[in-house]
Amino acid sequence: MVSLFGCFLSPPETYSMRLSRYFLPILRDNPKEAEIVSHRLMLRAGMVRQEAAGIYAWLPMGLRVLDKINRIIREEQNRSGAVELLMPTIQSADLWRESGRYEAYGKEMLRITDRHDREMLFGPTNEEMITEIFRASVKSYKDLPLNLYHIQWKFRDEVRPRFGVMRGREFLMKDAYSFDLDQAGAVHSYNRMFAAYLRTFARLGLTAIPMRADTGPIGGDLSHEFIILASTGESEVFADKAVLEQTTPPVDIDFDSAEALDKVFKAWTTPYAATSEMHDEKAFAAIPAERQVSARGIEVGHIFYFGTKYSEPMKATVTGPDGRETQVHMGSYGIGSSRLVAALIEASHDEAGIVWPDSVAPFNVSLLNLKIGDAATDETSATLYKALTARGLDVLYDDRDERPGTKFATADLIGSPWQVLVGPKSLAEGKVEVKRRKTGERTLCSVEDAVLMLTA
RNA sequence: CGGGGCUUAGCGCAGUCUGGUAGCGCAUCUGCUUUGGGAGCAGAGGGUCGCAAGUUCAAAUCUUGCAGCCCCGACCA
Repeated sequence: MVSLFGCFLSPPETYSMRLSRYFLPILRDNPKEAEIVSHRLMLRAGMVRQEAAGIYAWLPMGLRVLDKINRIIREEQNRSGAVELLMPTIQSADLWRESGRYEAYGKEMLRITDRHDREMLFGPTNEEMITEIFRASVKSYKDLPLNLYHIQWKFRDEVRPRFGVMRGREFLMKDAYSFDLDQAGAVHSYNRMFAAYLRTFARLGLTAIPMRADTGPIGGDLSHEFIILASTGESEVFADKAVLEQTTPPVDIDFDSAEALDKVFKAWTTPYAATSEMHDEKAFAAIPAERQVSARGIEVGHIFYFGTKYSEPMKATVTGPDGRETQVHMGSYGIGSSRLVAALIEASHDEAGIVWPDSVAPFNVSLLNLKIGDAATDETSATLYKALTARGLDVLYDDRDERPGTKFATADLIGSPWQVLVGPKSLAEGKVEVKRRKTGERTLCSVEDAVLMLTA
């Protein structure tokens, strides 16, 4: 019975590591190709390695962050009622001919031929494929609304990839697709994602501003970009400070209540907010000067309602309550999860390195044994490593035979939210030191208090 | 897609103009001394100089071609 229970109730998952056994190729100097701070820090902290222009290998430290971001995205997508699946990266050209986008998409699409000379492509997005999956199985209005999403690698053959994973050619994206019987239903679905996105970015420790956006080549009627503020951002943004003061939808918001979601949508979209393409000088000038925010931002999410743009040419219909075939109304919703890794660093770093928010830090705690081989520091470090790990924290134990200065520099660079310093000096008084990365604040305390402090 | 630049050891660079046995710092390895903010000394290993062709007794260096990468501008999760 014990082993049977073990199958269902595994202990809290933690991924603590000893640094001496980990793969963390840190660079001391800045690689010359890296211009912006997130790119520099990602390379220096051993998170990624470039393999070709705009194409990166994710090393263990980078992958951890990517996974933690995806976990939060999943939780919020699921909470809102979306259902996860996984579509392939390679698609058939025929599918794209149905929507007319095979010719329209241009050189951004990576086109491939297989051994039988069949035309294939590496998917830059999945509207066609999800529409094909939908129409094959969903026949009745009773199965609506439906929102399907996946987190999958995309490829867009950008003319000029740059800024590391911020603007890569290969990138990881969460894309969701909603299906509704009519426009009213589709707007409800749109607002579900709108609220889910606000919650997602807030949990990532980011302030994201939804901005009315141009619907662009995807086409359609209603679209918002979610932009986080960062001085290195590619987009110029103008906003009423009021939008920064809105509250995030609570965890128990009723996603089935169109009214509740509409309230959220109105609250967040009533204050002025626009990127330069949609900017209205007059409307912005009408805002009291002290409330005008003019800044730069990074686009981390984009949502669209586009009606029957794909369901019409691709014949995605359901039988409605009146017995008639009706084209479904669709929307698509993207979050660039690999871009978010860089965006988070842009939004949170200092001279010494990255400052991760608690929710996505690759490790919660960097545990520094300042004198390897010293019986007291070795034993205390081992005790802390076990105790913190047992309480569900991801601990990176720096057990390398290095000098203290090296360990401090490493810990600051990789940006764990907490550092625990175990050295002979403080240990002589029975104390260890707990340092908060973000503030630099240090507390000298007992081992027991350190554990309490970190698990509070 | 226009304009500019780069390619020499894991990272950062010198050497190229004026051809003559490939060097520096950091990193790595060994030993000793060190140990609370990227240590010191001594020693060691590591490079088909982006690729190809040419000129030459001799090419990292000169010539030609190709490739990869980066930056600045117009487009995008």
